[in-house]
Amino acid sequence: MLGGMEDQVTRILKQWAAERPDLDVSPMAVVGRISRTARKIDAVLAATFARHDVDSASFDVLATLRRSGKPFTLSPRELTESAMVTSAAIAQRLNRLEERHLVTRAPDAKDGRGKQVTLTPAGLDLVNRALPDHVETEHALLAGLSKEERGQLSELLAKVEQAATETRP
Amino acid sequence: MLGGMEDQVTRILKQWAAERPDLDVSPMAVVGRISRTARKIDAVLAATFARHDVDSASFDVLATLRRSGKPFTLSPRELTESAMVTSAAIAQRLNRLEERHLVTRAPDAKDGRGKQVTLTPAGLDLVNRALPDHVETEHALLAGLSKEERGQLSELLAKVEQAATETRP
DNA sequence: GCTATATTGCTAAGCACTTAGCTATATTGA
DNA sequence: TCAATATAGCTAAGTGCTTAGCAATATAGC
Repeated sequence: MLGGMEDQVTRILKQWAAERPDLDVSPMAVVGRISRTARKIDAVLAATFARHDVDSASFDVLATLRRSGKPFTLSPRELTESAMVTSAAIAQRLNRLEERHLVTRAPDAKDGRGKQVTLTPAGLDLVNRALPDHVETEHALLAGLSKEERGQLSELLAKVEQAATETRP
Repeated sequence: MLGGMEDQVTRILKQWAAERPDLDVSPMAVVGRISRTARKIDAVLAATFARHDVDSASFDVLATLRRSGKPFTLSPRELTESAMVTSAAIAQRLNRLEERHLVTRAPDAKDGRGKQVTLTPAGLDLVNRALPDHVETEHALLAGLSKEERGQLSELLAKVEQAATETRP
């Protein structure tokens, strides 16, 4: 434990050590920090998106369509699988995006149940303009980490993510 | 990049490389994985809490009171500062907890504006019973990481968290 | 071929958060 | 001293998610 920082996570651990010395609460240091870091990152990214008049959820949909390549079309099902939310949430996001004329919904000729969601020129323009700003924000967040450290961080998180996926009830 | 895994994050990076080769989107690998890991962890922890008839938000309040030590009393203000939510959210959490008789709200004798939130015996009992299960779940999430790796992960995340905190608009 | 089941996309209702703004009390400073 | 400002706690309204459940279409099994 280098750099004896007395931050929030450290303080919580000390409290538990005093109150429940029978429990090994050391995992809280890592798990708690993942959660806290993610929330702070969300706030920073949201500020960037706000400068481009979108929220994170809307940008997520627009970016998913954008990176799928021409003709920038995906089904609500595919968008649901990409985002980590329910199909109902995607339907509501699409309602908002359609209302703002950033995407269109058309019937799928090959599947009578399906729809085809496509970026409008305005939607494409928005995501193209916001993307460099967004990427720059993410660069700033990681500016303090070397290339090697970023790789380490990714791999360590991947292990935890896999454990979380397998622990599913 | 060891272990050429073809997971969600990797696929997204490949798509961007094809669509926007002018942008260095490599930070997405790390930032995206922090977010995804945090959400999956939340789901796993929520399942544990559900077995004890609480949600994560309620447990967070109960645990904060518990680890503050006897007499298990804090002000709404202190609870707000500990949780990463607004004071309005804490007020509503306390409404729910008070309704379930897991905490009490009393006036603060030393500050006419303040309140004193205290664990009831039922609240203390609940958190004492849920805590070992919760800690065990967190251990399981980190089972794949050595002690050294956990330390590394914490430190790397702390750097990102600090960058996020300083990037506040 | 036709019935049973699965899939797709959606709306409705409920929930926990947010922002905005209120009241009551405490603190500051002219 | 006492007016101006700050702080504590709260409610109300709005937002974006969830679960539940719908109709329409596709697929599987007999």
